[in-house]
Amino acid sequence: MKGENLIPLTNQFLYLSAQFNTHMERRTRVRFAPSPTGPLHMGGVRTALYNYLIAKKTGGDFILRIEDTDQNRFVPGAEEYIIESLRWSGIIPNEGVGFGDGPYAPYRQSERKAIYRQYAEQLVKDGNAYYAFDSAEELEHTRKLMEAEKSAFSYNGITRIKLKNSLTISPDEVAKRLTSNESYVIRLKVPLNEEIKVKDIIRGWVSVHTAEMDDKVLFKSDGMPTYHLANVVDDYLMKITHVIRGEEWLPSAPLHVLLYRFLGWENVMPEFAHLPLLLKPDGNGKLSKRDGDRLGFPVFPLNWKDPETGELSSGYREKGYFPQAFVNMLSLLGWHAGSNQELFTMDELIQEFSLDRVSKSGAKFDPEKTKWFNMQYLKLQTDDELTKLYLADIKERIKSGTLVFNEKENPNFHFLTSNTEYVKEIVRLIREKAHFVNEFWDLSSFFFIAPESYDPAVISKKWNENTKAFFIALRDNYAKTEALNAATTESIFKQTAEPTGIKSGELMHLFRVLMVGLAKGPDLIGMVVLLGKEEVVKRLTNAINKL
RNA sequence: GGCCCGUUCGUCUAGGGGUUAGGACAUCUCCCUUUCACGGAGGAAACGCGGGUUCGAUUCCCGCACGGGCUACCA
Repeated sequence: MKGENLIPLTNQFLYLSAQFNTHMERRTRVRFAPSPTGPLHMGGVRTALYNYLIAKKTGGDFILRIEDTDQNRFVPGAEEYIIESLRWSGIIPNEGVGFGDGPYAPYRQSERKAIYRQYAEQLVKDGNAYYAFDSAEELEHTRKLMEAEKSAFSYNGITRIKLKNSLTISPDEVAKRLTSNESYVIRLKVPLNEEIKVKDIIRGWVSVHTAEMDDKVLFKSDGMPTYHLANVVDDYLMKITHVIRGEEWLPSAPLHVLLYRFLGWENVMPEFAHLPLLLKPDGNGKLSKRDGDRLGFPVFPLNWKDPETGELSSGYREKGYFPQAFVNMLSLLGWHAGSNQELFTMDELIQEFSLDRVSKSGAKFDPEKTKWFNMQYLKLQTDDELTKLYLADIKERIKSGTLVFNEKENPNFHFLTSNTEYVKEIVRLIREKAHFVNEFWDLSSFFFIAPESYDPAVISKKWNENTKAFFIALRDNYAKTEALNAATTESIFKQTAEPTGIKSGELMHLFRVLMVGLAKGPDLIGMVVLLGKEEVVKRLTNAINKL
C-alpha cells in the first residue's frame, strides 16, 4: 500500500498499458480456481468475491476454473457445492464450470489434461526442466534419513546431480526409460544463483533467492500436471490479467514467475495479489472446519454432509443468514472502504472495492459481528418479505415435526399459521427483536399456541387473591365489550385496575404472563388486540382456572 | 530448522512524522419501556520491545520478540 503500490489498480493498469504494448487493450480477466476436495470454505468465498468485484468494477470477466488435477483427493459433490455456494452468494462467474462455457472451455483441468504435457516437454527441450525417475518411496526415504540428522531434504540445484534424472543419466538411458513403462515426473530446473522478484499488489516487491527454491514437480507420473504448471498454463491460455488468491500461495509465486519466464510469457504475466488469511476467532491460525464445529458457527456457506463419514457441517444459508449479509461481512474481512460505511450492497462493493485497500495482516473471524450484519439486513426487509420468510419457516417446522402443540387446545392453529395477514401483524410486532427470521417462532409462538404454563417467578410473586379478583373482573369486562382495539383494551384495563389500588405496572406484567406464559415479549396492548377478544377471554379464563 | 509474510482497543479496522489516535462489533452505565429486544446517550479499552534517523516517532530505517504461511508426484 505504500510507494509504488499507491497507484490504484485501474490507474496502475492504464499506466502499464501506456508503457507496454502487450498490456494494451487487455481486458481484465480474473479467475477463482478452487479444487473440489471438499466444501468451499468461507475464506474461499471471500477470494471469489474479491475476484468478482475487480472484474465487475473494470467491466472484465470472472471465471470459475475447477482445479482437479489431484485425482486422489477428489470428493464427490464438492464441485456442485462450489457452484451452488457462489450462486447463493450472488458471486456469479460469467464463464466457467456450471456457468456456461466461454471461449476458453473446458474449465475443468481434468478435461484439459492433454494440454499440459506439451508445455512441460517444451520446458525440458529448452533446458529449463528435466525428467526425474526417483520414486516417491526413494525420496521419502531420503527425506526421513535427513530429518533424523536434523536437516531438510530438498530436490534442488545441489541434490539433483546425485539423483536419478535426465541430468545425471545418459541420454540413451533416458530415452530407454521414457519408452519403457517406467514412471517419471518432470521437474523444474531452478537456476542456480538468482534473485527472483515478485510484485504483489498488496505487499509490494517480494524476493526469493533461487537457492531457497526446490525443483518442483511440474508434471506427475500419473500424466497430470501439478497445480503450479496447470495454473500458469491455464492463466496464460485464458488470458488472465490478475491472480488474486490466498496468502498461502505467496511462497510459490516466485516459482510461477520462473515458469512464465521459461515459457516466454513474462510480458503477459498477470499481476499478483495475495490476500491475507482468515484466522480462527480464538487463538491463532488459519480458520478451519474444526473451529466451526468447536465454536458453534458455520465455516461454510452451505450445509455440507461429508460423503464418507456422513458428518454434517453447518452453513450460513441453513443457519438463516441472508446471503447479502454474509457477503457484506466477508467483504470487510481484510478490506476497508476508507470511510465509516460498513453496510454495502453488492453494487456499492463493486463501486468501492480496490485491492490497494486490502490489508496485509490476517483477519480473525468474529461470529458476533456476523450476527449483527444479519440483523442489519433483516431491518432492510419489508414486512411482506419477512412474512413470506416466516410463513416458510413455520411450514418447515411443521414438516420437520419440530413444532409440537396440543391440537385440542388450539383448534385454530392451522388456520392461524397460514393466515398471511395475521402473520404479517405478528411480524410487525416482533421484527425488531430478532437477528434472524428463524428466531421469529420463539418470539411469537404464543400467537398460535396458547400458553400451558406461566412463568413461575412472576406468578409466585404477584398472583394472589387480589390480583386474581382483578383478572376475573377484567375478563368479564372484556367479554362484555364489542371489540378490543387499542383504545378499548387500554381504557377497560385502566377502569378495572383503578378501584383495586394495585399498581397498573404490576398488573400489566401479570397480564402479559397470563397471555403468553412469559415475562417478555412484544407490546402488550398490540398483542391483546391481535389475539382478539375471544382468544383473550379464553386465555384469561384458562389462567384463572389453572392458577 | 529454513524461507517468506505480518504486528494500532478483546475483535475487524481508520490514520499517519506533531492527532483529545477515529469508527464498528463485543462489554459496562444511563435513558426509552409493563417486560425482552430494538433504539439513543455516555464510559472503559490500542500503536509488541529495543535501538537509530529527527527538534519531534505510533508513523521512516535496523534489530529482536511474537504470530502466521510455506517447506508433497496436495491444491
